[in-house]
Amino acid sequence: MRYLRTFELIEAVVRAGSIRKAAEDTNLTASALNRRIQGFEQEFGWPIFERLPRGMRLNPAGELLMQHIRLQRTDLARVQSQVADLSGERRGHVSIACSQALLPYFLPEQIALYRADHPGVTFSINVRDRAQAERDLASYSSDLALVFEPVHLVEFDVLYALPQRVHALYPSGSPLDDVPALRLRDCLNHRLVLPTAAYGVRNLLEIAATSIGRTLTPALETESFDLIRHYVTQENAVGFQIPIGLKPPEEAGFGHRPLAERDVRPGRLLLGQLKGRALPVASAKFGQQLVAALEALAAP
Amino acid sequence: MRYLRTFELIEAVVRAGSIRKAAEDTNLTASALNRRIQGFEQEFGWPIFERLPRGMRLNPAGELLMQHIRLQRTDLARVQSQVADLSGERRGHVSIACSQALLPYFLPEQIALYRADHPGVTFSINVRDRAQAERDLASYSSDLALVFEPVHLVEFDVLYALPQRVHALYPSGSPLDDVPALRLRDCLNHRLVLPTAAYGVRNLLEIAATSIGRTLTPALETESFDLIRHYVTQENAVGFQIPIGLKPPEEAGFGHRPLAERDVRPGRLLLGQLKGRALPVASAKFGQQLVAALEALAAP
DNA sequence: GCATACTGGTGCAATTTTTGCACCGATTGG
DNA sequence: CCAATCGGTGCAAAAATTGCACCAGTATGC
Repeated sequence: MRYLRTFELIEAVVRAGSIRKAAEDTNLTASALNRRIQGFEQEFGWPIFERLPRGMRLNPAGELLMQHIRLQRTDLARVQSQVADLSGERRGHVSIACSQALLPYFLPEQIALYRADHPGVTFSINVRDRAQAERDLASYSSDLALVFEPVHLVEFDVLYALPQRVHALYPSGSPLDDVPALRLRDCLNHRLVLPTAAYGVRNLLEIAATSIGRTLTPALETESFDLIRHYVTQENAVGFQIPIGLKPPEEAGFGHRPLAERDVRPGRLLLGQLKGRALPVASAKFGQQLVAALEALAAP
Repeated sequence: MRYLRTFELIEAVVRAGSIRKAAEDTNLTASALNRRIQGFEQEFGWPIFERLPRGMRLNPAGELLMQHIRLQRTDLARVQSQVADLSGERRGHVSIACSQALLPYFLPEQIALYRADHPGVTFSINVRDRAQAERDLASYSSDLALVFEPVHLVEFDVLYALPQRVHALYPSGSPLDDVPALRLRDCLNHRLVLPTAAYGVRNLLEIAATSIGRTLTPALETESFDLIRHYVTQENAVGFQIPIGLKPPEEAGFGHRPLAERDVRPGRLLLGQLKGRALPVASAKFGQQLVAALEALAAP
């Protein structure tokens, strides 16, 4: 969009940190770019950059303007998506911020299902922990967030909440399979493979451990759920994950079962969007599909 | 703002209904304007106007775009207002949609009070009935609405609600002043001066009359609250209004007192804004002042 | 049936805006 | 002290926008 060119250039300067670098990125001369910035500031009424000896940085007014620019761009995308929709075209782009647990099975299945009907719709998946996911929504970097146990919940509009019990993962044939109900204390005697503190599963486990007067001392702490899954069979350890990221034990190649609810309270897997935001058609429809899929999981 | 020029031109065409008329309004040639519209449509990807033998009219895509244009413009105004605020300047413009009852005393006082502190802030007051006021908010024509008994309340964010009993107005010395509690039936024997059905007072009276098996047969029906006020003394009639638009009886030049609550339920005077909208600084601050003033009225 | 007054659209030249080039002054780091 | 940055500016070339003259189509009035 031609009339958005000035905004693009401003963003380029913000990214590059100096007019000269931004000029290279945008295939312009520094002088031309300089004058566009100056021209805009004059129209706008206030400077939006601080001129430092090293380059340019947004001043507070510029920060406010950047919010406007981002809103403006996403709202235009929404309009174009709605227009495409009313002329029968089903194009668009859906960006999702999600927890790792959704990556192996749930999201690939859902995306494939959606794209079977709407091949013109493209997706981007941003793996984020629960705090980052919300920031992603707020900065319009993602349309939807599907996260386990988010932290703030301000500015977050919950579309669906699916309870998820924390599952323990262990090698096939482990004695943990035999006890009638899996208690947290049964697990704590084993070597532990835990996600880092940024993750909801770890948070729920910490709360549970504290309430029975124990502390968690992991043998391996990692941000990779994949690593957790694979490591438990290597060292006869116990890992923890939520079931939406797991196949049934008979297919998974390792055993897993939920921890007793009286020990570890179930967490909530939340599908949400930025409060008050009108989503592009494709994102809104995909969100509806996800709600239906999560409902089916809740009451099978 | 130069980069908004295309949007201004589109709006001009929408208003004028044809390129040639819009060209005159915008001091451009029809050909230049024509090509800008065509150029935008090409960039946008779809036509936004229907070409009729009589001129141009927005198509559905154009309607969607107009929403975006309006949002974009008001959001820019918000940013500029916030920027002005952080550089210490207290400029801005506040537009209010309100019922007639606020015109004689309440709003003039409040505006004068605000402008005493912030002379750089200007106001526009749009007198609207309760349905129109909400449409005004939705189309970003007004920042705030102060209305009696609004109808829909979707998209309406209530900032404050002040209960208002319906008052009966009558000439000084009327026997209505003497009864211990003013009942609706006492009034119905007099000649009635009523606002039209668009107004909340009329609505409350209709409900009350129906519930005691009576109907309202006004001698004079008008949209002008001013006329109601002045007419009651002319023909010894009874009118109805809410107290926020009235001076105390001793100053008003006519008598008035509230109707019994068991006959006519009190209505609500609502101060509100469009749900989810971030108001310009001046509007937000004036809104806060109004809330404080209404609170003072509620608990004197 | 035909002139008239509208409408949007287009080729081409004039005009305005934007851009690139060659610089300047200032600051920083080796 | 010099080289490498940075933002900013005068001036001419390049590009976009605009105005003028005109076309084709369609209602309207006589």
